[in-house]
Amino acid sequence: MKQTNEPGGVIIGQRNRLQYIILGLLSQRAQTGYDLTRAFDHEIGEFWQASHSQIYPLLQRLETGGDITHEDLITGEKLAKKQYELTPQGRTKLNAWISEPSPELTATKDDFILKLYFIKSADDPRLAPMIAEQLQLHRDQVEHLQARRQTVFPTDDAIQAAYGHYLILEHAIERETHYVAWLERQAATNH
Amino acid sequence: MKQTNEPGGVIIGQRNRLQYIILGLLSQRAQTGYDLTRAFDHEIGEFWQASHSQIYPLLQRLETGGDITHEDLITGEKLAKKQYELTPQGRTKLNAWISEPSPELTATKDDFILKLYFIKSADDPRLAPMIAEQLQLHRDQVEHLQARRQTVFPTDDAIQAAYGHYLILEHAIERETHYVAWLERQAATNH
DNA sequence: TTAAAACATGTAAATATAAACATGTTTAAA
DNA sequence: TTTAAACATGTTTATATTTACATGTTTTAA
Repeated sequence: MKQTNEPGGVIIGQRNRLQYIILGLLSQRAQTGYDLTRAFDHEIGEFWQASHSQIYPLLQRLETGGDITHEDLITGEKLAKKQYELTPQGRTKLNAWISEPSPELTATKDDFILKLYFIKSADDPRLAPMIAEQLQLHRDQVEHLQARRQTVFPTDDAIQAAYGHYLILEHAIERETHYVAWLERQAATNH
Repeated sequence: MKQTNEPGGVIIGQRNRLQYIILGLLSQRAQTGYDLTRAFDHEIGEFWQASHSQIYPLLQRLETGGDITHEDLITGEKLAKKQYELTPQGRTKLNAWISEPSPELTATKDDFILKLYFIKSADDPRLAPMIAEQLQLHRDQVEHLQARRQTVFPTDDAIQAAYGHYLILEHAIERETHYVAWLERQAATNH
């Protein structure tokens, strides 16, 4: 497995992290493929995205591999659902993954950053509008994340019940706030 | 093209950004596939990664599409090189991409963050070692980035000649520095 | 002088991800 | 009551990315 491990080395390739996200989501409660798909629009969508066309086949693979099992449920007259849950093996696999080191930095793949790389001069007329656009984008993101903190973690109990989630939300708010501050400084520099 | 554009929506899919990186690198000077491959180990490797098996076919596609052309060079007796350069069409395409809005936030896909999501309790014994590991990783990264700033941008002239690159290096240093500060605070909280 | 490292360019296979195709049921609101 | 939105589960196709396979030359250091 080729990896860049020198400082500054960054890894991009995925070694099927989605399977662990699914195991992790199922560890919280039994869910259908549809439920999992929606989770990527809410919660986890802040950090990862996947569509149902990736999720349904993966659920089949995980079940074949013995990490999850399903129970057939019927809603109304005949709407079939498959509710998946972790097997002990799946739970062990999830915990092994969490406990395993995460020694790789992630490449950011930010379009704006990439474009900026090819802006050679501080006088480039494209620079100011690019910064202004990102400023809007990241200010909106800060607001969005703060609103989420309010709704998802209104009480101290809510924080204690999903502490890791709380931490990454806090982290994301700080990261975005600093991003905005940096953009503001650049906007000021480029008058 | 499906995109999540609500605030907090994040995009993961790539619409062949690598082609623009190649165009951008070639806009600086004519280069071979090998040169471009190495560029991902140095410069641009901080932000994107690609291996030669992705680069060589893409160079062929870009040439077929009329964005680049190549000249055959011989080193020594018979070592054949293809030195690629932008066509006016390729340059136009690059500039169009840079000028185009970048309205999407990028998902971070950080393993540590992902694992943190599944840590439910502040008392989870895995939390402290996870934070300690990341602290090491990001402290090293800060050092690495600062060293790069020293070597790549020793003078004000160097900064003026590659201003965008300088900006993103500054940005990366700030981001990593704040990341370290955040991790330190979490480490302190979890005594 | 010889061997290793760096230079140089490809292809093939496997997997990951995204977008589109495909079908049907249930619920809630108009 | 009818229709749109949400629920529910798949497959297919295209593209992106990684890893491995494959081959040969030139330079540098031992």
